[in-house]
Amino acid sequence: MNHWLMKSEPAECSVDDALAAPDATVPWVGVRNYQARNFMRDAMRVGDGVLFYHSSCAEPGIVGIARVASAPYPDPTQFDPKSHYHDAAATPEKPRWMLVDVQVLRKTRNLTLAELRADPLLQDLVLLRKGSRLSITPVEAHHWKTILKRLDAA
DNA sequence: GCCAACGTTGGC
DNA sequence: GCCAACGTTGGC
Repeated sequence: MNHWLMKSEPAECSVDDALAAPDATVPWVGVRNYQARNFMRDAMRVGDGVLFYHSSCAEPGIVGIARVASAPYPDPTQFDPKSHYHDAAATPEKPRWMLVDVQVLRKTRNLTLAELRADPLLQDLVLLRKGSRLSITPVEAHHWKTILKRLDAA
């Protein structure tokens, strides 16, 4: 099983928004970066662990534990001319953007970006790499373990 | 609002 | 295929 960290802007879809959805499950719409798309399309499997991360907000950090809840399928927003995520080059026959559903398993305290950075065991977490902007990053097993421990210890 | 660090686009 | 210009991300 693989592990992932997935960023969401709380103004768009917070962990509370996701929890309020049916089955606490939301389609991860709006990813428009090929590397992040490829993770969802090619590497994720149902049941993979996901760290739900809030970005572009006052206190960025990990705010929930989730799981990959579907196989990849086309992001419907790419076909919607009214959507902010519309992509004129995409057609249902030739979709460009794929996503998975993400199911929140539990909300956690906010394990902040500052705390992550300060943790000696998390120095090489992909999220923390210099210049890293990817909205979806892989999380190594030992990082996952450390983060779960930190989340429980508060 | 700033800006570093990337990613994408398009002319050549 | 190069690379300059431009756009985006996202913390601060």
